[in-house]
Amino acid sequence: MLQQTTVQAVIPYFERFLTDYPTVQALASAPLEDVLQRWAGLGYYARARNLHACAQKIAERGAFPQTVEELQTLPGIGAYTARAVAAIAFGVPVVPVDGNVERVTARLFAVEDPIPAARPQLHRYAATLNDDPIAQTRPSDFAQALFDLGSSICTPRSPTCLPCPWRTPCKAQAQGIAATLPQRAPKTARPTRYGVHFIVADHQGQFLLRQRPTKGLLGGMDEFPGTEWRSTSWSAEEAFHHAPALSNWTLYGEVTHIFSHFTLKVTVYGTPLPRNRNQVIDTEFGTFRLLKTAALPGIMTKCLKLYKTSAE
DNA sequence: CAGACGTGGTT
DNA sequence: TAACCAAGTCT
Repeated sequence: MLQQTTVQAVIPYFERFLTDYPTVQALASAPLEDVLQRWAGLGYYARARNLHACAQKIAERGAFPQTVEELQTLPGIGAYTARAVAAIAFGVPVVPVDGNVERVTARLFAVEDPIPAARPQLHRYAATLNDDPIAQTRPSDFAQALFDLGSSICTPRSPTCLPCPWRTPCKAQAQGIAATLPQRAPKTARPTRYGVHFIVADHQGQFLLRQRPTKGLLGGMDEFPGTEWRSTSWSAEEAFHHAPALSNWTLYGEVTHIFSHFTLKVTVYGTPLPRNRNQVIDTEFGTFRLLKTAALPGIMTKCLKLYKTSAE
């Protein structure tokens, strides 16, 4: 859950997961739909699919692998997580390299080449931190201390170098360039895409929803039926060809959502009054379900909020 | 390697 | 506001 995600955002999700899935066997035997529902809103949904598959592998296997090499064969477990689990859970003397450790290392060794090109060098330097006697005798504490140093002292914008335990050996500090490191390669522009979605409720307060394909963007999550998301906007008439029922649409407005690699502008149409199910043209547009049982990604939650707010 | 892959908080 | 950043992984 913590991959590319802040602790604050994760905590409520983590607690619910541990309550609902107290053992790896419990997670392994749960339906993927239930897992995605509990992950809804956290983002990077491949993590949920991978975690579920990971739990099933471990349950089959009977126990957690404890070496970096074996851990890294599990779905969703890469170089970083394999080392973090090995060091923190099993006391293996390895250094997990996350964003924090990359930053600390870039400063400690004054690496001025930009990420990602400098990444191999940073990882080699990070591995040398393992020579520290604490790293050898207390791998878990050492890894955790590195994270905490990065998140509380060696921070991205304005590091507080004065109380830093590595102030003296830090080369970037000596050169007065700590705050400028690590350098990053310029990022590519974020294009805009457009889509139209249709919100339909029936007399029992159920909503017309469909599940997205299991792979790719928002894979396996639920959505209100609508158009594809493309680089050109949709005329109303064109969009209505993708609508789940005939006529009587109310325009609710537009919501903007920023994904990591594109900006999405969604036009929301809805039916202000409950609708008879037989007015829906075809089941390809989804089924009527309670929102409570849905796995709605952030963008669909925004559409729903616009619909509900306008209804008042 | 570059791009896909979400969302929320900070500057 | 736009940009940046967060305990990355996979293709």
